[in-house]
Amino acid sequence: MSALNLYDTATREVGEFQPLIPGEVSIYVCGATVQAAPHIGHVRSAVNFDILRRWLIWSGYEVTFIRNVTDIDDKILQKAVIEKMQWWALAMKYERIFSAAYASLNVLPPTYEPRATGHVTQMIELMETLIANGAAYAPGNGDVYLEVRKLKRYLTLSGQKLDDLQPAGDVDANNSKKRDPRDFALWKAAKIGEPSWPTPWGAGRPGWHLECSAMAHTYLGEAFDIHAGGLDLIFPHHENEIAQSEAAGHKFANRWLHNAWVTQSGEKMSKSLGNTLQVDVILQRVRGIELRWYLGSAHYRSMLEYSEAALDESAVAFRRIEHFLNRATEILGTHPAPVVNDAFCAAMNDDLAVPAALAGISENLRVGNQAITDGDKDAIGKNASEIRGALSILGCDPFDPNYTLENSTNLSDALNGVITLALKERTAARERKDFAASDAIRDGLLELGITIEDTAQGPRWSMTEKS
RNA sequence: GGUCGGAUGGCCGAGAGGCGAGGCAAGGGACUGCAAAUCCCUCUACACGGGUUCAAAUCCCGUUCCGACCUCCA
Repeated sequence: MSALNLYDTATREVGEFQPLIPGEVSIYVCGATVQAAPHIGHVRSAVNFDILRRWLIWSGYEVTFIRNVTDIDDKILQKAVIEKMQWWALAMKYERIFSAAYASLNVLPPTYEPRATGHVTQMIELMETLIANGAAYAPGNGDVYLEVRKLKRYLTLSGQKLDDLQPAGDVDANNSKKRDPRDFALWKAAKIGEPSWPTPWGAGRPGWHLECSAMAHTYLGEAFDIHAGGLDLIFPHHENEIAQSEAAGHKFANRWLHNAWVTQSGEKMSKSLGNTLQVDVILQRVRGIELRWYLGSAHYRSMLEYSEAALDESAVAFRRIEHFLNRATEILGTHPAPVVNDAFCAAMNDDLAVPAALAGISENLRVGNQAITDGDKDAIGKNASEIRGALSILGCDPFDPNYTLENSTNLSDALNGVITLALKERTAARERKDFAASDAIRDGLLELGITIEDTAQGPRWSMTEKS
């Protein structure tokens, strides 16, 4: 088997993945700031790194997967005012919606999902270390800043130069206690009415970046294998995480992975552009497994241009695969056992080249369908197994119990259709006064526990307990 | 201004010096009571202008257009 090669944002090259500890992989993914419901861009990130995780697990690694929840920040406080809720109630509300979205897309739950507010102690410890090192300073106003000009290296991930950065817009140069306008806040002094935690430098709340360094350190140690997140996190978030952690003497992440956007008309989804597509809205159009198939089908570093047509086409393609697996199961009398073939393996090991892997699935599908025509059970089993193996790595195995509930929803849709069909026949029979036939339909349905009522708007059916 | 990415056939979407990934759509055919499903065949592309090379979608230089980040972001 070939070795896994992954892109590293830090080097901008694809290189062989070597875990720090043989057989084990530690991953930290920057999760959501829970201030609004997720759009499909958010869950694309989760799906992409879930595929990475499943691939590593299949490859035999013991994977520790940490994905944080940022449950305190400026926007959460703002939204709490707008929604007239406690900030912590608002954060919990949206955290649950995120969790539900992840679950509907069959994203494996993280090994641990730390919240920022639960790690203030670790953040204070980190700040104490940084101040003792001379890397950070507390100017006395309750803020704590990292002094970026003192860093041995900074902005290595994004490849920028400190002096080339545009000055921060939010800094009031006259009132700022920053030694340099580009210094960033590790900790923010509490304003009146805002939540705060006591620290040696005054009451306040975490700056955005500090939490991830503290939590990554807490759960993964001073050095870990992979740090992942969206492209927009490269700067400032990940740069600042590196700055803090390295200034504290940690090695931090060995490799950086960043996923690209879901775009509309070439532009990144964002609430300010009004072009966001919330997950629950999309899930009224396609099933979770189909949305996952769509989001996972593009390479994780490529922009995915959203359109309803593309989503629909993708869903149709997935149903075709699913249909083959169902027919194969009928013929074989059992679910095909998942098998990962060499082509899929080679594609995934090449920086998770899912699109290349899909070409292999297409081939399996074509050959598998031909095998059904030919009645060649061995070939049916082989191709069905290889397809199922690929789908299970992609998190789109239709026989995965995590999709069972959803499948039963589809069953009820199908049931509804069948009954509607029967009711049309019954109506037709009644119109030609063939009551023997119409009553036979009604009695037959009743025997199955389905009660028919004739109303002014037409027949209505409901399920009753079978006696 | 700085940094980074992109432009591939009607559409989606890979590839990164040499055998035209793959899918969808379209057209033709096989099968079929009709339809569906399935299979087979066909068509076709690398934004533009130079250059390097035996060979360029791929490397180099330049140009155009699109997008991302520059302290809120997946």
